[in-house]
Formats: sequence, C-alpha cells, structure tokens
Amino acid sequence: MGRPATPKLSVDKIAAAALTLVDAKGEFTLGEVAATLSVRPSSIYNHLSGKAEIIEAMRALIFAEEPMPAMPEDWTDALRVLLRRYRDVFARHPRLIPMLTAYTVSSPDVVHMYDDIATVLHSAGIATEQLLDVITVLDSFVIGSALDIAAPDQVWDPTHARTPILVAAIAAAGQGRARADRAFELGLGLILGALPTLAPPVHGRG
Amino acid sequence: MGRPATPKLSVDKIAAAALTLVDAKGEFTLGEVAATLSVRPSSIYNHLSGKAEIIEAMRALIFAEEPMPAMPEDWTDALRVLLRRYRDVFARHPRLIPMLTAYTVSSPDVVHMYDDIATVLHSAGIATEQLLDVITVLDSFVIGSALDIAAPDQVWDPTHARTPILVAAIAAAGQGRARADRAFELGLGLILGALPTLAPPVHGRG
DNA sequence: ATAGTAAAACGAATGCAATTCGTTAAATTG
DNA sequence: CAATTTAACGAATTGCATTCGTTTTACTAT
Repeated sequence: MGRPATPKLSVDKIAAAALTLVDAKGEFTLGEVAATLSVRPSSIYNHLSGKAEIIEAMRALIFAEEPMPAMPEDWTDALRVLLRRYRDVFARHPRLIPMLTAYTVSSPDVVHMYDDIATVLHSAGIATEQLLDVITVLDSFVIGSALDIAAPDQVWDPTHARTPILVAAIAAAGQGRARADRAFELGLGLILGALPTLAPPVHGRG
Repeated sequence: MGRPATPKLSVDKIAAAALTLVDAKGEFTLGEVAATLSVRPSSIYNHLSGKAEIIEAMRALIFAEEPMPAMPEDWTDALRVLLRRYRDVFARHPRLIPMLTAYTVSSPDVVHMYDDIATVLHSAGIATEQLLDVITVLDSFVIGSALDIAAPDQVWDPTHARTPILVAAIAAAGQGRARADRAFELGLGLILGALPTLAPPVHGRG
C-alpha cells in the first residue's frame, strides 16, 4: 500500500484508458477506467477532479494524436487542410463526439486551431470585424459534420419520410462513413468557394 | 390512491415540466420532474420508458412550439426561412441543445423538416444523387450553429489565444446571442449563395 | 349491470456510479 | 534526517434512475 515507486496513474493514462472504453462501448465509468489501470476509482481523484475533467483530457488527447499537416500556399487550400484535420480529430473517435459537445468547454487545442485559422483569414484580407464570425461559421460546420459522423444510420431512416423525393435521395446516398465524408467535402467546397467574396479583390484583378 | 379520475401525467406534461427545468438550470432529474407535477418518480414510467425518452419528448415539443412560416417563391429564400426556423427551434432552449446532440435519435419532426428541404432542393434542380449530401451540409451547419449558441462565452476567451490577430478579432466581435446570430446569418448567406452552382442553369441564361 | 382487463397512481427496494474522506506509506524536498 | 507532499487504498455516502408489486379506479365487452 501507500505511494508506489512509480505512479500507476497520470492524466494521459487515464484519458487513454477512458478513450479506449468510449471507442469500444460509447461510454465509460470511473470504475471501468480504474479497473483498466488496475487501480481503485478513488485514486483517479488524485490526478483529476472528476468525470468532466476526464472528458476534457480526452479532448486534449485526440488533438495531440492528430499530426499537423503542411500548409499549402493558397489560403483557401490552407483552410481546407486545417478544417479537414479538425474534423479528422473527431472522426477517429465518433462515439466521443456527443460527450465533447455535451460539455462545451474550450480546450487550448481548439483555441490554437482558431489561431491558425485566424492567421490564414487575416492574410487573405478578411476584415477584423468579420474574422470571428467567419471562424464561427467554419467551426459550426465542422462540429455539425462531426456529429453527423456519430449518428449515420438511424437518422437517415426513410420510414418517417413523407415525400418520395426524400426517400429517393436517401436511397441514392450511401450509408455510414462514406456518405458523411462526401457531404463534408461538399460543404467544405461550398463554404470555401464562397469565402473570397468576403475578401477584398487581389491587386491586378477586378 | 389508485388510478385518478383525470390522469395527472401525460407525455406532453412531462416534457414541458422537464423543459422548464432545463431552461432554468440546464439539467433535470426524474425526481424534480415528478415534484413539479406533484407525482412520484415511478409514475413517470407509466408514460415513458425513461430519461432518454423524456429528452426525445422535449425534442418533439420544441418543434411543435415553433410556428411554420410562409414559404417565399424563390427557392434560396425558402431555404433561408426553413433553416432559420430550424435553428430558432433550438435557439429558444439553448441549454437543451447539448442534451439533444448527446442522444442522436431522429424524431419525426426532424425528418419532416428534411422533407421540406428536399422538396425545395428538388424543385431547384438539385440532382437526386446529391440531394441528401446537400441536406446534410445544411443540417450540419444548423446543428453546429445551435451548439454555438449554447456555449457563447467561455469558448471565446482570448486567454489562450497566441496571435494578436485572434485577440483583436475576439475583441471586435460582440458577445453572447448577438454574435451567434450574426455568425449564423453570415454562414447561411455563404452556403445559400453557393448552392446555385450545384443546380443546372435556369433556361434563358448561360 | 357486471365481470374482467387495462391504466395510472403509489411506495419500497435495488443497484449503480460519482464523489468524499481518512489512512497509509513512500517519495521528494529542504 | 525531518517535514512535507504525493499517490495509492478502502470504506462510506449520496443521489439517481429504474424495477416491481400493490392498489384503486376507469374503461370495455358481454
């Protein structure tokens, strides 16, 4: 008993154990996390203040896991890369997404992503007064698209559809992840394609 | 005791009581709902199978509460009206939004909204193969924007920002609901403005 | 009417899960 | 080497959703 030579727990270990459970079952309890790490539930409280902080630790973990890609020159391409990575972070752990949106806390990782997006938008000439609104639009679309991954099948159940148009559309669209990916890329293209209308024209062109 | 002359409970009464609690406190327990209705918690189970179904009943309730506006002729204007109403449904109960995204169940009301959107998109000439993808894009943006309403203040805390660009942008943007509304309208305009590129050109124009 | 069934309340009991607290022993620090 | 901090344990607590049996009453069909 007593303090062990090397700590059995750490914030990262706790988050990783919880994440494994969430990926497998869609939920987790402190008891399960503790059992995974061969520890008693109360020991967790020596490292974190409760379940909510475990979820925040998972948020930080999945962002740290995802590598940052190289930035293209063109600013819309750069945004495309940033936003794809943003969504990929969630997409690797679909069952975690609803938990992250339940507690709406901002982790530093998310703010850092906003930093990058802000830099790109500013260099493209987007006005400061509009910058945060544009970031919000992009963020909202990414978060919503992430939730779409988490709930692919029941939502698109044609049972309750009233119009044959929607039934046909559901039949034509695929299922699961491929469908969600396709929709995300479509929306990404639409939004990024429209963004230049907010930026002042580049010199030398009308 | 025993069965009362007129039932003290109904699905709607339960949902309304829970919604009042959520609006006020951001959460609810069966005990609180029961107390509100002068009933014991176990009585609720004669009408609903548990807490998850109460949340689904709340989803149905807030959709029923929101009136359906008149549809403009122009199809992008019609979409604008539909999507604004969709978001307004959530916006009236910000603290409920995270609960609705935690359980990703499709209520008939949501599917009916998809029906309306599908009809508009189809009449605009959007191909059947792309119809559901477009609906998903719109849906994702609305859901994400709704979540943005639910978490207005902490997320936009400039403390963790690294670039002065983002700090300035946060300062320039307002706070709270007005900021969220403005961002939503911006995104709505961007997406709806880009949608005609997916539709075949109208006869008589290039 | 009346018998039978279903509905809708209650109250007690269960069980799970998060959290708190006191204890212990070892590691770290001065 | 003493004092403090760390990090484990285990027991206790609390709150909550959910289940089940009971009771009384309303509905339904003969």
